[in-house]
Amino acid sequence: MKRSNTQKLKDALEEDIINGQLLPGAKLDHDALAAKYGVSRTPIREAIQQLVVSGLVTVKAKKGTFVAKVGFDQLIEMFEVMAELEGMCGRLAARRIQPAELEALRAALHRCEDSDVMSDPDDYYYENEEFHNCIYTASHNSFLATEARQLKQRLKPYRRLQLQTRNRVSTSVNEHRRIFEAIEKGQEYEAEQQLKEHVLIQGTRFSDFVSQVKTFGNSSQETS
Amino acid sequence: MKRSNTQKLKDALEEDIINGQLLPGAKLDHDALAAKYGVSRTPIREAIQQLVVSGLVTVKAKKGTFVAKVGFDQLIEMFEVMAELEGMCGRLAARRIQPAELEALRAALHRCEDSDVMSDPDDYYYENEEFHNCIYTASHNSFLATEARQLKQRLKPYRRLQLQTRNRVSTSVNEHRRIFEAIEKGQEYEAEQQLKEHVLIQGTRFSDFVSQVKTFGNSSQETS
DNA sequence: TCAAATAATATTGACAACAATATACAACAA
DNA sequence: TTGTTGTATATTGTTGTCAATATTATTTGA
Repeated sequence: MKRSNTQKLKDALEEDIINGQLLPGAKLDHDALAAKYGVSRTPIREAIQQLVVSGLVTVKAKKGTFVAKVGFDQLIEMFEVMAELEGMCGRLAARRIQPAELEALRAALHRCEDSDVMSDPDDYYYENEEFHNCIYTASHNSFLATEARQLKQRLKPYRRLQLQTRNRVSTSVNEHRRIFEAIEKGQEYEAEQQLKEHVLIQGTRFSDFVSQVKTFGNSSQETS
Repeated sequence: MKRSNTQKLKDALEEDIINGQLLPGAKLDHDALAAKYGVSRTPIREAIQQLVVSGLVTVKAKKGTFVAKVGFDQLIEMFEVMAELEGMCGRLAARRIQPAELEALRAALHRCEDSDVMSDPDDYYYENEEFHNCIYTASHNSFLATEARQLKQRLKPYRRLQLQTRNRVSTSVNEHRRIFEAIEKGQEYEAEQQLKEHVLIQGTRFSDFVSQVKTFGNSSQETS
């Protein structure tokens, strides 16, 4: 399958935004990008338009297009919704999970625990994602899974700001353990609540951090 | 504020899809649309690309672009998520609603009741939307409200298939009354559950209907 | 010095034309 | 009939160019 320049551009920019290569507020200059990637303005333009629809990029009319910088309040709102979606995944997973899926989830949990022992936050970050992905799958609602993943991506540029202390990781693993047990036992309500809290704690810790960094909401960053 | 052709096209197509002028599966021919709206292919192309991102349109490579025809299973999944989002709105509204908002909700409820008396389904449809919009606002989570509205739009092309019996309308109003009371009394859990059910009942009735119409999933419709 | 008017510039939108690719169709052969 | 090959066609992607509009910079006049 051959993908168009527009699609490749879109993916590349999305990556850069999610991974923090392009910080919120950074300007996306059409001509500069066209030069960088060796294409004309059209595919750039189209890629950016699509990113606008999905919410990762915003345009200020006649001022330029910028990596979306979501305000503090909206960030809280987004975490609130994220928690709800994750909770729903947990509830459905507790009801619908299949034996093989349960084993996959157990394995993912163990990998989280291992990376905890080694105190490698980056590794944990990946395993953590896998754990949650297992729950998405087990919810047997692929539309929900897609929506959840999409929202998580939109939040990622800001989760980099979270402080990943050793303590937080071990706490997180404990939460995972409780979530797993609830799903294993088919306790829908418990699984939902645990997952909601799990996400909201992240959100709270995050917002505590952000509210300390006063410069955040106002700083205007340019392209590196 | 001046809107571009691309934006106008996008809105126009969106409207046509949501209101059933363009049925799921209908082909969107670039050249035909360009001729119809008297513009070149570029704005058409860009408008369509954006609709693809938001899920209303799909492209089959080298076969053409079509109004998205979501399968029966995915439709169920979407209703499941819709119910969750509406339930969340209700829960938050019960906690956060302001006096003025409560009065607006009460007024919307009364308008639903009135349109029930007159047995005018079309009118009820509109007032029903207003009622739910009031709840969205009262949730004080504008991100959630946007997501809910967006998903509702994606479902709209299929809700046309629902049978709007007089009976259903009066039942619906009763549900609205219970929802309103729960929100008024600040009963978060009750409001959430009532709203979830309210949506799921629609979804169930709908799926009952769809599963009878065998031809639905397979029929390939062309542009009118 | 300040403010209004004007010029220069950047952003954005749109078009026509060209190019590449995959599909559908038809002619042909087995 | 069935299958294969080649040709025509439709779809899709990309480019260079032009045009419209708003912002920024500069000049001008008081």
